[in-house]
Amino acid sequence: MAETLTATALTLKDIAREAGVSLATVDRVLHNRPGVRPDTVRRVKEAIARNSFQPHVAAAELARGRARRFAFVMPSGPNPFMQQIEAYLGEMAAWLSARRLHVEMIATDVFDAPVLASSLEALSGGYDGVAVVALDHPIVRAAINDLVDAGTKVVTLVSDVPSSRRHHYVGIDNIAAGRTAGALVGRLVGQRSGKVAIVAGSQGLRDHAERIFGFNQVMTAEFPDLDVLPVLEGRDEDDRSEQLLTRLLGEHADIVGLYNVGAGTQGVAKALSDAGRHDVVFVGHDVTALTRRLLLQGLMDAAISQNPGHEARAAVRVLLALARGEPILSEQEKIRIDIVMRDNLP
Amino acid sequence: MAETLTATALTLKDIAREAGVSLATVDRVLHNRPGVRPDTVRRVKEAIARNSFQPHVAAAELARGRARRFAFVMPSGPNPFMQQIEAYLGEMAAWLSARRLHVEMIATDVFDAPVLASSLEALSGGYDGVAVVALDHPIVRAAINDLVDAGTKVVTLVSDVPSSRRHHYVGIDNIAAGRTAGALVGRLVGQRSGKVAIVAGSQGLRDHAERIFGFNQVMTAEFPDLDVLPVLEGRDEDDRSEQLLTRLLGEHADIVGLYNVGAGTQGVAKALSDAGRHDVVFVGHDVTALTRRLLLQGLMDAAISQNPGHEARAAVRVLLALARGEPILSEQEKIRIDIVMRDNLP
DNA sequence: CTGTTAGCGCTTTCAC
DNA sequence: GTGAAAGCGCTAACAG
Repeated sequence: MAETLTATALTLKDIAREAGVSLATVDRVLHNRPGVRPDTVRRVKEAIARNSFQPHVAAAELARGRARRFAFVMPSGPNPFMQQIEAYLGEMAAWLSARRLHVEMIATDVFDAPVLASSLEALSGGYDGVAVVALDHPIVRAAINDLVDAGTKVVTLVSDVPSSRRHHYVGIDNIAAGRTAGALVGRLVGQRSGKVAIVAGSQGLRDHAERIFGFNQVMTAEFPDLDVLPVLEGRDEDDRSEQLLTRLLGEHADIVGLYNVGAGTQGVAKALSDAGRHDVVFVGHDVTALTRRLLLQGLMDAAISQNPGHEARAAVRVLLALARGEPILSEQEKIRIDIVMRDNLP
Repeated sequence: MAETLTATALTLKDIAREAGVSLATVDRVLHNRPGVRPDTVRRVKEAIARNSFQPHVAAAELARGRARRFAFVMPSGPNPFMQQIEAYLGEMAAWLSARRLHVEMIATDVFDAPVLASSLEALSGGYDGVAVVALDHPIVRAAINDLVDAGTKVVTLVSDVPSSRRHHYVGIDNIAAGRTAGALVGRLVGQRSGKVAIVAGSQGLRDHAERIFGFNQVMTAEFPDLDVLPVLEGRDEDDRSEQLLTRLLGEHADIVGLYNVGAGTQGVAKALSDAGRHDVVFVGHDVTALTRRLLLQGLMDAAISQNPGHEARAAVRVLLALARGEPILSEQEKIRIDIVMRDNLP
């Protein structure tokens, strides 16, 4: 039993002949270019549909000649997660080069809306596509929309700006991520009852706020025996997170669970360790050199992860598909919420 | 700050000029074709390296003209996991077609070594690449090696034959998957002590045997309070799994955990449910319509999953890269062990 | 509004 | 051993 999943290969020329027009006209219709009589458009479209014709991407790519340029706008400053994304883009160098794709990294202060917005404005016209780790702010939204209007394909990366007209979001559903963290803390705490601490960067960041929301949802609904303490805002800094958590641990002897929403993991781990509270169920985000070590040590119990390699590659593939006018394999580009424990460390 | 990750685009002609040879010779060297003087080879290779030249895949693809044919050899009979793989291949139809790639599904009895081997032999010469869900058996190994010797690219899918000369394995590390299941059962059981049951298809299947091995490793080392019962062999059949498990549950009132290694999930769930043992921590494999429902109901606690969509696409991409002689993005093609709980259901 | 034509950068004969 | 030349199936510029 054998079943073929693809159609036989026709060419533009075949379609042209069948529709009784020239190559160029088929090309125009294929790309919704103006200057074709509606009736002709219809005839050509019918011929295309009738044969379920797919233009050969390789030929199209070759003929257009021009290389494509993409920009990745990423936070400046040391952030292991972002560094991983950059590293994975670097690993793709040969792949990109074989496709005549140029990717540039542009570092900016993504937490400062006006700065980010002007960085985006500066890109206008120069790129076929832009991936941006974006703060959700009106001025940023406007900058994104301007890019889109100028014909640039835009994807938001890791952090979304849903109110903008960006073409795609590459990242996880942060509410679901928070829910997952909540379920893990609750389940791993087991029969014990007590208090649960949350350390976040800032509740002003959309992704952090969403995670906390999801976490609380699950805690309230499913683990009524656990008492969630007010959120500590560590600004993703190690020292500050450590100090705040150390104080909290001192005040509450019955803390049994901890959710670290953002970065500052080093500080959180230190506070826990110095207080000798190895029994606390500790769930955080992202697999980095540090969290990997903490998981192996057993100090950290689980990391919720959004595979940075997948995000980097998905962003490139989506920008490429958008630029080519190809459909996006949405299932492929969807970023999953990975639960990483010691034994399934990637 | 902007940094370019790709080299500037040269062409074969540039290299030819620089090496003082013709286009054709550069092409020969590039593909290790015979009939070039060693010294010329060296000169050309140097020119290529010096410019870190990458041939344009689109041009190569176009020039070769011939479409590529891949075969997927999959188990016959109803297996939801395999059906999902097929479905995802179907979703890629447009993508495949735009690249002039032909994928055929070939159903066979992959559990019968001679049958599988002869199915593979029959493919020889007709395909550029073959993906096969393979039983690890000497006769199958020989068939795979024959294909490889005939110039066909071969990847094993889901279940590996490491002793063969297959070019790549697309699937998870099953020992690690078993370890992950063990850690989950152990951690979710919590403070309780008691017995743990294992239901497998057959210990003769390599993947099942490896998962059980990993599971026991973790149980022994980390959860000494849990007592693992002998493996029930349900042959991946619902009825048989149900009967065996029902009897076991009757015999042991103190079963607190259950690991379902393969299929037969329907039967396992029914046994558990009919016995009213909703408290048993139940961990199984793969996200299907059924396991999804069981997770949402709370009867099942976690599913270890190997994203079938990712496996299908990875197999195609790897075969394509092998056929083109491109390097494989190993990080991208690596299949992760996903832990799926209710809140991070994909 | 529509058609003709010259490439894009490779691969592949076929000569030499 | 090596080179010259004819395409592969599209795109884009130009001509009508």
